[in-house]
Amino acid sequence: MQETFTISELGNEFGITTRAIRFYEDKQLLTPSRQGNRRVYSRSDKARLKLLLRGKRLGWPLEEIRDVLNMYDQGHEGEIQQLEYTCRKVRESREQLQQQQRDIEAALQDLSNIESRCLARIDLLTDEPIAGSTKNRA
Amino acid sequence: MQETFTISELGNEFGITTRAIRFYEDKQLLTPSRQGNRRVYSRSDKARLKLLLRGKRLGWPLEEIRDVLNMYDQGHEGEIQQLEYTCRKVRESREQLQQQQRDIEAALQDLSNIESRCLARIDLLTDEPIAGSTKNRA
DNA sequence: CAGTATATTGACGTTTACGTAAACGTCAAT
DNA sequence: ATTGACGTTTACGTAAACGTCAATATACTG
Repeated sequence: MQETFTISELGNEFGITTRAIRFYEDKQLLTPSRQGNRRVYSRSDKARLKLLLRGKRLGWPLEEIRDVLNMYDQGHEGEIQQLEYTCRKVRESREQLQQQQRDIEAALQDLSNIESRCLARIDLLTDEPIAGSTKNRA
Repeated sequence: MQETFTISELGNEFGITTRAIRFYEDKQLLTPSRQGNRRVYSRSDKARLKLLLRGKRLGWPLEEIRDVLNMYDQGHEGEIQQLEYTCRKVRESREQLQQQQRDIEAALQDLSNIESRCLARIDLLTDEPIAGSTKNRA
């Protein structure tokens, strides 16, 4: 397994552009090291990016994702104030996530209903397909 | 229960601005009727708005939400092509939602880990709070 | 050593999802 | 008659999240 990665390796692996990755760095979500002026990404950088993209799929703004990533980093050290702040953030995120879970449940339920009505209707229509062929079965 | 609603009633009820509601109309997600030039929202308009906001909480772009809303509308009528298109869209949406479910599960798991480490650390720190009081218990 | 591939920064453009301000209509209350 | 609350359209502004393009640097490759 690789120790370090280039920006385009990460881009390809995750299906995003290098421009996006640099943008995330600009916004303080990633801080790769350098060799000369080339960016070098460690496995932990890669893990961070993976978490970042998960946050994106959940529809979070980058600023919030950054906060969450910081929780991962300092989740076990620092002053009590920091720890309690992190705990608050954890609870906030959890409530958001649970709301999303409820929304997803409802949405999936709705989709099921739509789909079955759709399928039923298709079934009905494809069962008498030939034009003007009403009542010609049996 | 009310039959119709004004734009500000809906805005207040859902905690969004009237500007946003007009914007959604501009983008074809809502089509309230009019009395003169005032907008009048039916209960079905209100339901649509509710669904719209659910989509927003799930991080969907408005265009996608519009497609989903259309699925609700025509989920049971129309040409076979339309029906099959709707079915495809249903499956797409479902896969997205299920991906989000997995992401949420993972995120909640991570949050739990962070929180417990945080709490443990706080516990440790608050257990010997007085400065310079190491080893003065019992 | 020229060419190709990959990287960098910087400037500017684009899309989405509204906010904000201007200028006006309408209706009820004072 | 005016004030105030609410509504309307039109137009412009803006923040977020990148994409695009140009100019430049570095590295390998034949």
